[in-house]
This record gives sequence, C-alpha cells and structure tokens, in this order.
Amino acid sequence: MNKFVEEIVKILKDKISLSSEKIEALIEVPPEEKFGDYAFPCHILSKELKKPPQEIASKLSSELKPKELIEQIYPIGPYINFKVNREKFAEYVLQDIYEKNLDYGLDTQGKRKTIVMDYSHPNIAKPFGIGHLRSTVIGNALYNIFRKLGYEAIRINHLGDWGTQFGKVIAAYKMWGEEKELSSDPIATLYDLYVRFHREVEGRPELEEEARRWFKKLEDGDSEALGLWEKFKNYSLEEFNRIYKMLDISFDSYAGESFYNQFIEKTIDKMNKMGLTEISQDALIVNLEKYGMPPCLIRKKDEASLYATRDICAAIYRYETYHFHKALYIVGSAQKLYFQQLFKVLELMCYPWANNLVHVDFGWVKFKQVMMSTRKGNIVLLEDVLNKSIDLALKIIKEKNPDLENKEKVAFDVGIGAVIFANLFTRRNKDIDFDWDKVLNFEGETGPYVQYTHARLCSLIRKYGQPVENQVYFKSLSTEEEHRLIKRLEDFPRRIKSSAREYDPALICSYLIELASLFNRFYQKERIITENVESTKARMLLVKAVQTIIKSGLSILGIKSPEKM
RNA sequence: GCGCCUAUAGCUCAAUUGGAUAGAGCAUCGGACUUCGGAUCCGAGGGUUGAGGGUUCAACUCCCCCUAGGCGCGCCA
Repeated sequence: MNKFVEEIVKILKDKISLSSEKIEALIEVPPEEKFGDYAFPCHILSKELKKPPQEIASKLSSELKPKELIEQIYPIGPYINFKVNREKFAEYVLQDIYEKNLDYGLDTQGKRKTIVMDYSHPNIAKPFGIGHLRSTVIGNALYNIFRKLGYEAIRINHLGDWGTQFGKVIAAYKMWGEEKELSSDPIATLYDLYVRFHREVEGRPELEEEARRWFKKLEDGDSEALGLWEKFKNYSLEEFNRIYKMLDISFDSYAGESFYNQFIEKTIDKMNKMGLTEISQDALIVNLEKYGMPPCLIRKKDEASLYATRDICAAIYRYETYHFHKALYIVGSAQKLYFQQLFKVLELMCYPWANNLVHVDFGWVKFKQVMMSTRKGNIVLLEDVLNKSIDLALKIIKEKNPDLENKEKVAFDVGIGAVIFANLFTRRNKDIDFDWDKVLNFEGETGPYVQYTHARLCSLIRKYGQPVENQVYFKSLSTEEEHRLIKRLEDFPRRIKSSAREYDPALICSYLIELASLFNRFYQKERIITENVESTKARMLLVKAVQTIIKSGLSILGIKSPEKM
C-alpha cells in the first residue's frame, strides 16, 4: 500500500464503521482519469445507513477534509473520489524508482518459499514445435515473476524421454533407419521414422505390438534398446539446447521421465499396501469413480509403466528434494483431467502437499492453415518461426536504420522478442491463433513496439548527454500526461503480484503496452529537452524511470531491450 | 453420451475478478509542428458482449437453459 492510499484510509476511518483493511481493499482506481486518482464506492454502506449510495457519497465527501497528500475529495454518483497532490506523488514514485532501479517491484512475499516449476518438457526424438514454445515462455516468465517476489524458484525441464513412443521410434529405426542419415540430421530422421511408423501402422496393426515389445525391452534394461535410446536422446538434447540458447532460457534440472524409473517399483508397492490400487482389465489402476473421474492407470497389462506412474514418482521426489511451497505444471489444458487425476491420487496417498500442486494450463496454438499434430507429421518448427522473425527484423532495420552498427544482434533480439511477446500477450486460458501476418507484424500491440519505445527513451538519455538527477522540481511534472504516466509506473509492483497470483504473464504484456503507449503520447505532445533547465531535468527523471520499468518488464518476459534499433 | 474450456467491433485481443459512458491493436478512410527516432502520434467509422431467462443498488463477469466451436473421457504423453 502506498502512502497516498494510506492517507485515504486514515481520512475515511473515522467516518465509516469499517476496518482499515476493509477500507483499503475497497479503494479502487477509477476507470477514467477525470474521476480522480482513487475512489471509494459507497454501495456497501447503503444497507447499513438505509440511504442511497449517491446520498452517502455526497454527504461524506462534504465532511471529509483534504490533507497534505490528498488534495481534493468530491463525490460523483455513488463514489467518493480523491485527487492526490501531484507534486508529492511524482516525488514519491520517481525517487523510489530512481533509487531501486531495476529492483523496483522486488518483494518479500516469497521469502523462504520454494516454488518448483515444470515447463517446456519437449519430447526426445521429436522436433521442438511451436506448441512447446508456449509452455516454455510462460514458464520462463513465471520464473522471473516469482523470483522478483522473493521466491526461490526451481526450473525443471521434465523431458519426455521415456514411454511407448520410444518403442515406436526404436522399432521404426530397426526396420527402416540408417546410421548415416541419423548422424547427419538426427531429429528430422527420427521424426520421419516416427511419422512413417504411424502411417504404416494403419495397414499393419502388428507393428503396434512390435513397438510395445521394444519399450518393454527398454524398461527391462536391454542393452541394445538402451543404447539406441541414449543415442537418440543425446542428439535431441543438442537440438533443444540450440533453441534454448536462442531464447536465452535455462533450467536447474533436466531430470526427465526416465529419471524416475528407479522409484517406480517402490511407489507402486506403497500404493498397493495402502490399498489404493486394483486390477482392472489386466491393468493396475487407481479407481477414482468416487470422485467422478475415470481411473488413473498405473501399469499396463504388459507391466510397462505409464506417464502417470512416472509423474507420481516425480512429484514425490520433488517434494522430498525441494520441500516446495507450490509446484507448478505448465502444461496445455488438454491435460486438465489428467492432472486432476494425478493430484487426486497423490492426495489419496496422504501427501498433505498434494494441495499445493497447480496445473497452470493454457490453450492451444491453432494454425489457420495447417493443424499441427506430431503423429501426422504437419508441424511448424519453432526454429523456423524464430528465424523468419529475425529475418524480417533485419529487413526492417536495413530499411529504417541503415547506419545501425550491430544490425544482426539487434535483429535477433527484436525478432525473438516479437515471437515471445506474441505468445505471451493472450491470456493463457485462451487458444492462440497462429498467423504469420500477425506474428510478423511489428506495429501496434507488439514486442517491437515496446522495444522501440525503449530505444527511443535511451536515445533521449543519450541526447541529454548528462547524468539524470533525482533532485528536481517535481511540481513541473503535473500535467495530465505526466501524472498518468507516473501513476502507471507506480502500478508496476502491483501488476507483478497480480500476474503471479493468476500465473499469467499476459498481465505484464498489457501493462507494458499501456505504459509505452502513454509515454509515446506524452512524447508526441510535449517536448522533453528544452531551454527550460528545470523542466528538462524533471522530465529526464521521468524518462529514466519509464525506461527502467520497460526494461525491467521486458526482462521479466524474457525479452531483450536494445538501446538502439 | 458425459465432463471441462471458449464465444466481446470485419479480424486479433482487453476490461482493475460484480462497479462509473465496454477499451486497444490490426485493417479501412482522413490527418501530424521544416529541432528530441514516423516500428510513432491524432481523428473517423465500426458493439443488442452468441441467443433467451434469472439473481441485485449494479452483470461481459454469477446461476439456469439453449446454440456454435475446441479439448478430454483405459493400456499415448
């Protein structure tokens, strides 16, 4: 709570029969500037006082006295509106940002709390598609957000490196694969094999059996199977790391599915002893009918393990290793039911922390033309998307800023930033329409727009050519545009918290668009560097603050902030 | 068949989680000071918030019922 809201609470407290906390929670920021800076809605008082809220608002307003931070108090309809002293407000906010710099918005709410995050999790032997990008960038942004709030965060890349699919790939490789081809272009070769398998299995159902046998061999530690698997895995990791490097994303642990094999027997034993399991149609299951869910399969009739089995082990291992306060699974919403089952099973196993598991689900990435399904073989490769975006950025730079020195590097940052921003911009529960025209449009509500604004701010700072000071004449920063900008700056820490609460980086995206657009409007209307020394100094402090917050916000999203572009 | 999610301007999305006159971008049309970056800014048109009912001071938001689309529902992950 800032000290302006604090003062409003103080002013209201004597006149209203509500606790300070309640009053604070009710205070809101009006939707439009002309209503004021803060407002208190009087609706809830009307029952108690038996009067219409409008009347209460107007009566109370006349009784309340402005103080030093709050200059005006007046009613509009059922609201009591407050206007802050703009000079004091500007000083309060800008000093704070000046001092804290990129640490503005740091918080201690997560102190000594660990949050474990499972995201990205690409499948070995399959290309890194655009579908995995969403999990990857949401996870990365949430990691930054929680770190900012003081949490200890652990990034886990739960590689899809185990399962029947490897039976398929091995079987296919044994039938049609060649070492030479594999070593020259590993992922594409493996992927082709995978696709071919699915094509041929339609006419030859016995292949399915063959694949199952290979997976069983793998689980039993057969050396040939294991050797192939390891080879495939290493090749795949090389490719993934190339992508992670482009995105500048890293992980604390790459413990994939295969890692948890060692715990499977013990875990299943425990479940059996607790009486949770039963045999049904030759498979081992946990019956969840009581909870309105289909059963959770633990072991197949051929004794091979399943995804759920390994995930149960993983959750237990993670708790024992990290003692997490929360564990997030950043996985598409197609798996919603699955995670409900998983969490329920863990709850039935009497782990109290089962309540702290969260499925952070997100919508599909849909394509206008081609639907992507790794089984059928249509897929948009993330690397292609990134490269295409970088190329376009380079083209635009050559047109607009031919003298820029390190064009390639900047084009890289802008191109990647555009893709990340576009992926994060839509609220995560919604599907995204993947549309090349949109992704490659760098105008309007896009990453490059925010980056451009940042570059413009940096350019001003360069032009100014002297250090920005924090002792300025704050009263000169009280025009409508300046005040709105400063209010938006002050909102940054709150946005980070909301974003964490909702596990959604999209809130930071729209915040940055709002901030950048407010600044651009101000920039267009007012000249910043002028003959007037006092005004220039004050405005440069504002410029510096906006630049700092944009940079900080972009970095939370995992996007670079070039100083020129 | 059952369950979950989604539906807001021509298109893509917002809306402080039940609050003040539902806002942006793209696209379209019309504009912007011979100095700070035009990837910018200003203006215009464009809406029965899928349809219908209900709850209350107040509904895009909550409840019910339809309609359309997506996803999921036993040996994939």
